[in-house]
Amino acid sequence: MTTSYDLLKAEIAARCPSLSPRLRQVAEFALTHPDDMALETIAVIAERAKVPPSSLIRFANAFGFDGFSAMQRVFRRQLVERSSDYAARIRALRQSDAAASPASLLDRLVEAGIRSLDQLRHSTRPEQLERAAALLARAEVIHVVGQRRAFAVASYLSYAFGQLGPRTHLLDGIGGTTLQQANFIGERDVLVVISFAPYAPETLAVAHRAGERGVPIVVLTDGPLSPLLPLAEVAFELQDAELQGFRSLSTTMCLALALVVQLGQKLGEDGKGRRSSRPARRARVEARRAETEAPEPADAAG
Amino acid sequence: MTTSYDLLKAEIAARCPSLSPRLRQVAEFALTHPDDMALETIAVIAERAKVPPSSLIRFANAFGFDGFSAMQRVFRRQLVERSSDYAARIRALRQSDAAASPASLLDRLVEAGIRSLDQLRHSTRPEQLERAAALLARAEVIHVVGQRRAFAVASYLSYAFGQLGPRTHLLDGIGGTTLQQANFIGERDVLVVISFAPYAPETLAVAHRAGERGVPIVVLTDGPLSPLLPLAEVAFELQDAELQGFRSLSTTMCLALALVVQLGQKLGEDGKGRRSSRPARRARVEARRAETEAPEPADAAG
DNA sequence: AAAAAAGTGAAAAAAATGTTCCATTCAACC
DNA sequence: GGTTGAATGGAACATTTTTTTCACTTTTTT
Repeated sequence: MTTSYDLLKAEIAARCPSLSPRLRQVAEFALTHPDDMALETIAVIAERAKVPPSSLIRFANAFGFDGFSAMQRVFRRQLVERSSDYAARIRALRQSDAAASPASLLDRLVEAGIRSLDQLRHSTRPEQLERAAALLARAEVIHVVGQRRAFAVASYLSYAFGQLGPRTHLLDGIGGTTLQQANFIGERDVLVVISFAPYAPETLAVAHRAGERGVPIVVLTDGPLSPLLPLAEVAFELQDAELQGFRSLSTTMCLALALVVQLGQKLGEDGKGRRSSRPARRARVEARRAETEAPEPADAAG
Repeated sequence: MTTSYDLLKAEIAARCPSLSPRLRQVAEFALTHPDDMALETIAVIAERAKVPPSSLIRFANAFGFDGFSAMQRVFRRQLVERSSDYAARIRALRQSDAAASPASLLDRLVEAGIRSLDQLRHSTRPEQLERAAALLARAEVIHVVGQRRAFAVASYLSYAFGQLGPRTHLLDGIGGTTLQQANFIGERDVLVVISFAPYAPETLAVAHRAGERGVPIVVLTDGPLSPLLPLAEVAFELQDAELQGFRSLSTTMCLALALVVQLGQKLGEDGKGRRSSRPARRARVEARRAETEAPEPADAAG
């Protein structure tokens, strides 16, 4: 019988390809959500992994356990050991000269990233997200523009919006046709602009053209000096971690996800009443919400 | 009502002297065996603490919980969270704002992001970054491929690498020509692959083709099941924060920046002695370093 | 193409766990 | 010393959770 967590994990990974579809689904969930496996009940895990409860028992049996609980013990033990490891390490770290350890590059970046995230949280008000999501939810088409560094954010946003259902258009500037692409922006659309100093001229031009036509603009930019602020219906000011001239985007990505999730919720709410033009995708969003909203009360009670 | 573990712990300690003998016994056990309290059943805890099961329920009620299970949730949550160095920070984050407001969407995302970043730090070793940077520094051309969600990361990396100087090629798949683009990968080049489940087939195909030709591959992917791991010269396993089915990329972006900065340092070192083929860009990079290294301590102090 | 095997999901059955209740004990107070 | 009130332990009860079963579907084999 498999005893330690690491062995089990390795065996799951190894046998995963040869498992039946449902069991593989369980295997993937187990490897990616070990905390859930350790703490939740079969019913909850089954719901989160989107499998019937019986599959979890079958999974445990397939790996030589008497029942699910027996396997869960391995996960639980790991949880305890892991956290005592951390506790021990922190104690050791405190005792040794803290200054001596030459914080690695990644340490510094993580540290900076955390600080940026915290700042994001303080400088962004829920109403802003709410308003932006409301705008986006009403849009006929969502256009997204961003260049250079901001292009990464733009492409993520357009991908994620597309997943949610709304028609989405990424002004990617292929062939230098950004401004021509901007002509497709209708008056009932919304434009999302991402731009940081030094602001790409083409991005600014797109924003101006849209602004003149009265198209609502949601802006992700970097500080009170941004030329985009006056054009914005809703603006988010971001301060990304910087190291040696490069900015990380990790905060911006976090906000981007917040926008996406908020829009998803908005669409879910509004979609309940009337028929969506893309029922399949809407349904998927609502399924997701149902799935994540259920465990929340338990969470809040605790 | 007491919500967080630290508050609960403090209250137990404070009220301990005024409790009845049996309840005090429970209190002492709870403070000294939080792991048992988190994981065991009432029956087991009762036996270990040498009290009858009902005393445990009375204890929970005495501290304002609906039942023992409600209190146990606090212990369980702590078990998961304490394994993070940033546990304290996250807790502070929770308490700072009126606990009354039901943690906003952004709060939750920021918290999840912080936890992911912390995990990134623990699961990534400096040598990995070092090796990846060494590979990239030697590359004649750096090719970057990633699709869907990962495309955002790929475009950021190719942009940032390009800024540093090396010739960089983003396999963007315009016109569905990804595989043809892959043919340009030379044997002295390096391929950076970013892909998460469900792994885009084209990305995998590119990686395989490059692997067959012996091109070194740097992989950013998501866990032990990734089909990219066997192909990788260096692999980074990432666990991005997830909310309602969307992943944030903010951790991935942080690692991406780490790669970029590490490569920048590497190029700076190597470039000092011999004449670079692109003096202009090298100079720019070094200028940036000089410029940003001064204000950094201020940054670290805040 | 039919039969067998394996996989799957819902729901019933079994087990365990948590909770309540009440008789008993202990200690303080009249 | 008896009475009152809180505290206690254990057993009955209710609930949750796990496991098993079985009808059904899909896949593989003959």
